[in-house]
Amino acid sequence: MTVDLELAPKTKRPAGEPCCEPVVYPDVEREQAERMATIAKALGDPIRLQLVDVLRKHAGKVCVCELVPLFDLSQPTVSHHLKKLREAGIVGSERRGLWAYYYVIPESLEEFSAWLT
Amino acid sequence: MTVDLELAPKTKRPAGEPCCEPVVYPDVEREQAERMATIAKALGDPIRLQLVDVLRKHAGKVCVCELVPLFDLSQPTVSHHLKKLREAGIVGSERRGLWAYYYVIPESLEEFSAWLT
DNA sequence: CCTATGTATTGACAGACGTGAGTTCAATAG
DNA sequence: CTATTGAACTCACGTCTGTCAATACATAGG
Repeated sequence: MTVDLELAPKTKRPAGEPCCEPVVYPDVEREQAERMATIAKALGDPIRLQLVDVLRKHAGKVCVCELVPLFDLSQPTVSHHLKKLREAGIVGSERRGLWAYYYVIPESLEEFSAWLT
Repeated sequence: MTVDLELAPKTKRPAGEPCCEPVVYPDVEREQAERMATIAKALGDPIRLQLVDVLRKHAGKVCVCELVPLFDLSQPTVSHHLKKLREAGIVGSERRGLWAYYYVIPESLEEFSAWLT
């Protein structure tokens, strides 16, 4: 048995009182947090949030050519935002002839929505 | 009455059929979309989402010194994330002596949560 | 006063983001 | 085949983001 090291800091808590209740944190959260943050990040742009809003209001599928004029943006930029939403799993797309139709995948928002409530 | 201009594009819709129902979009959405996108953007990082999660689970206020060890990040980085959450209006802070305590402002999430549901 | 401790800020950096101009790709009409 | 049209991709740009090291700030104890 050795003596206690004298070099150890004398007082980490000035008055000996803890600053607050200890917070323990189950590691299980990590993966879920990353999934939900992906959703939140995709919704973290006003244009994309409005795109999702329009798509949700029209339960059916909406053509890109109808989406572009709603925003004061170039068609490539709107396409870019739609791609982001697709990569986040929030929307899906379908091609019919020349036109591409987008729609919201409702289940993609469920987990995040439930956590937020 | 004049004759129709010959220079006008002959067919905008190849088969004369519209690509989809017209989508009209009330301008009222803009401001709300920006507010909600601000919230979503702040939640669009796994660390910040976990911070909010921890703060919400502990209904009371939590000291920064308890938050830092939960994440494999430097103290300044955690402080930076907390600042982002504060700027988005999601959390508030209070100083007691040396320590700073953070807490979630529940109302801040209401509008976004309601829209998402 | 001086020292120690908890928190916030600054500076720097690589990487990601939002945007438009220009281009390419895919599919239809002729 | 060619021409046209809707959508996606590429490149470039300035801006913003997440991170840490170092520093500054604020409060408490001696």
